[in-house]
Amino acid sequence: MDMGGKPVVRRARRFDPKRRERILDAAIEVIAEHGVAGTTHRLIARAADVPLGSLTYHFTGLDELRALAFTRLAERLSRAYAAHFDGVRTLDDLVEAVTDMVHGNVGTDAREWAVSYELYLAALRDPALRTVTEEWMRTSRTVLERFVDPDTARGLDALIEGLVMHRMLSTAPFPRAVTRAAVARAVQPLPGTDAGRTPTHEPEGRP
Amino acid sequence: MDMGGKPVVRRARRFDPKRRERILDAAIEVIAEHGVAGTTHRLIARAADVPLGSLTYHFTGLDELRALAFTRLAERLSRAYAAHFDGVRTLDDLVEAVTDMVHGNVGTDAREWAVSYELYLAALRDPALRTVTEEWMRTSRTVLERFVDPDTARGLDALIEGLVMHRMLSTAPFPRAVTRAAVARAVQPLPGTDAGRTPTHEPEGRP
DNA sequence: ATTTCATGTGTACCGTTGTACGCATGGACA
DNA sequence: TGTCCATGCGTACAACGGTACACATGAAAT
Repeated sequence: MDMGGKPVVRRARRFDPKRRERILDAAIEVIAEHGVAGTTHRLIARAADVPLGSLTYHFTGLDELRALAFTRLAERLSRAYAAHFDGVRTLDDLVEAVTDMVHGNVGTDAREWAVSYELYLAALRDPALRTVTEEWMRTSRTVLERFVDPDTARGLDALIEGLVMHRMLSTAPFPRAVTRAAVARAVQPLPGTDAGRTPTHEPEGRP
Repeated sequence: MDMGGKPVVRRARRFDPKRRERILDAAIEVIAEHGVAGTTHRLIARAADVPLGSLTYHFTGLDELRALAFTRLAERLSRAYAAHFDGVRTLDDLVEAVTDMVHGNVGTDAREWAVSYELYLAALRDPALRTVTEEWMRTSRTVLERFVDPDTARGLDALIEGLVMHRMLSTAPFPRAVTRAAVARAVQPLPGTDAGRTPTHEPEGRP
């Protein structure tokens, strides 16, 4: 007969390699949804479909978990960023590619951009994250330097950042033409100086 | 004789108009220091030198308090922003003024910029804050439109945002010359189109 | 087949936080 | 001067979150 005691439905143990990675992905997801502020062990655990204790087993604490999640995100973004500029040959291609990126016609979701801002802000306070942002910014600039000189790349990189952010925040429509014009100017040689000199558009390779 | 009972040192009541405003300023301070995530009633109370209960008396909850603090900040930033461009007459002045702003040679502290990014991020999730960001971005663009056409202003505004952010995050030195060159290009007319046409530099006034 | 231990699972504990609430007091106004 | 209520003050409480930990189990090594 049923004794009325709780069944204690202990979930069957699972053979689950990849769990670590899945947790990190879930963490990124949760951060995207709730922000760093609203990110908790329990939320991540539910998103990753693992018990709470699993998190403290695989990671020393929430700090480490966050840092690793951000690192993973940065690597993913770096790859997507580089890939996005693969077909670019001319300066016009570049302008178009950047415009596409800003307007989201690209693999990288608006969601993921939001998380990267979470990363920036977190890095402002947590020195451990500075490495990650530093590396990610270096990567993006390096990609751009395949097409323009380093100084121009810096400016262009900053412009992209600002454009994406404004587009995410602004409810008013953001015409493509405006973006394209801004980008075009950023890569335009500056008359009267040689700061805008472009090294022609050879991807790389030495003579 | 001393009965050993706790003295119960109830602080004297204070006559304290302005308390509301002081709390809001304290909140901004705390957000700057600890981020939105680390901002609590108790931290704000300590910073404002008021008892905990005072916060729930003056504000319905932490949400309202945050929103009002951000609003106050945005107004302050708007004034500082406008004031910074007061003396600008020529396009060269503008380039110089923007460069100064990016490099922090201006009233607005790096601290305050950081808080404004907290605001951006918070606004991404909290629709109530969208009004604030919307207004603040409109203001900054309006200021720039005193010197350049609206489309150029949009691009320049985004560029400023990105430059400030990169400078805050980057540990590597960020040469003024690079910033100035980027800004100069952003306000430069784009050859071959009339997108860069400037309405000369008359502040305002109709014929 | 046996052992082992890395990995998996559930839960308890303790500090922190948001918020409610009871009581105090002295400017403001009659 | 007397009253009153807006404002000030301290504390309680319930919820939540990070982390520790005791126990389970099965893949791999022997």
